[in-house]
Amino acid sequence: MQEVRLTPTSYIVLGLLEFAGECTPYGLKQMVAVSVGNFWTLHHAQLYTEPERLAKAGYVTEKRERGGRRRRLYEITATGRKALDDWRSEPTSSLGELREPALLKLFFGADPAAVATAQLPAHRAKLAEYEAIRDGMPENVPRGPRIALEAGILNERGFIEFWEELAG
Amino acid sequence: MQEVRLTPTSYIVLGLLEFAGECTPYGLKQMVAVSVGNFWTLHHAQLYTEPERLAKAGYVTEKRERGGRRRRLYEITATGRKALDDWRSEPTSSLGELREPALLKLFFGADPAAVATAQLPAHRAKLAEYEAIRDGMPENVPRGPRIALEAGILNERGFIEFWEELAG
DNA sequence: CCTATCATGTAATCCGTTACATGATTAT
DNA sequence: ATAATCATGTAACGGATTACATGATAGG
Repeated sequence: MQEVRLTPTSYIVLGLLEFAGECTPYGLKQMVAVSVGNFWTLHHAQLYTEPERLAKAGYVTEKRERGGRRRRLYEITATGRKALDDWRSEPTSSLGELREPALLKLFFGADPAAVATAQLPAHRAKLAEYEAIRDGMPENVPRGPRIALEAGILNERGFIEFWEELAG
Repeated sequence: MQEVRLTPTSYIVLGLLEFAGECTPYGLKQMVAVSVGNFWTLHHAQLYTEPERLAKAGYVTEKRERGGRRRRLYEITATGRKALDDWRSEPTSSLGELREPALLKLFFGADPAAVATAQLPAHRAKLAEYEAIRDGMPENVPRGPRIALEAGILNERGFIEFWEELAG
């Protein structure tokens, strides 16, 4: 049983496994794509390596299918649930970073109107995507994802306003 | 002369060297701290390794002081300027990601009011910091940093509104 | 039947982070 | 003097990204 550091990636995997029960890396990939991936993307390779890492430290168990593709199946353990709970119930005061590539260019002298013109359609598309997800969301989706989606929507609106100002 | 991939970190170093002329890694660190570091942080070690990487590919030159600490001095080359210009004049439509640790917790079921309560002071402090920078900004600061700062301020205001809603 | 795309996985690379270290300056 | 902090740098590690690869399924 090795020690591993738990990163945001770890908690995403744990959170999804808690929600889904037993799951393959590919299944995780599918889930990420339609959920948390909207504001925190992962590469599919991480969904193969991360569960393996977590298994080494006892946060998840690994089984393999008999016959066929012998796909790996992961499931969260009590230890994993505990870690997830601890993380979840420790409210963080740490802030993310803006880290917008477009802002970086602006910062170093790019033409604001040109950047704005390129950014606007992208942000509008993203906003439309979020709104579509929200409007098609089944009743049983829990509050967390709903709120996160709402944050995404507000964020996109903010950026759209900001770039509109600069587009001239 | 090796090939290296140019990352955002690379452009930050190039951009700062363009602005500052000859500079040591420590000097870069100082500049980052009061400028771009407000929305895109770097670890100080990167400011030692990144210029070295860039030197290998001819984007910057490296000299060493005679005597004393023999500190390294970097300077952007014509190749470096070209790369920076190309990057700057290619308006990107790619979007950053929210990647807020607090949102991630919310997504996976943390208590919204508790998270909001922890996030609010942090965002308010950050906003105050930004506003102080803006109000103390000398006249000669170029437009790019000004706009980026403005984006940061709007962003913080957005988050404050969002978390206030949830704090109850 | 052939081809394109989806499903599934491994391996190598590389950048970013963390840890370690030491000389210089300032404060007590 | 001594401690503390600033200035300056190197090295190791590990997670994220990229590249590579192959079997299954569906469409034409």
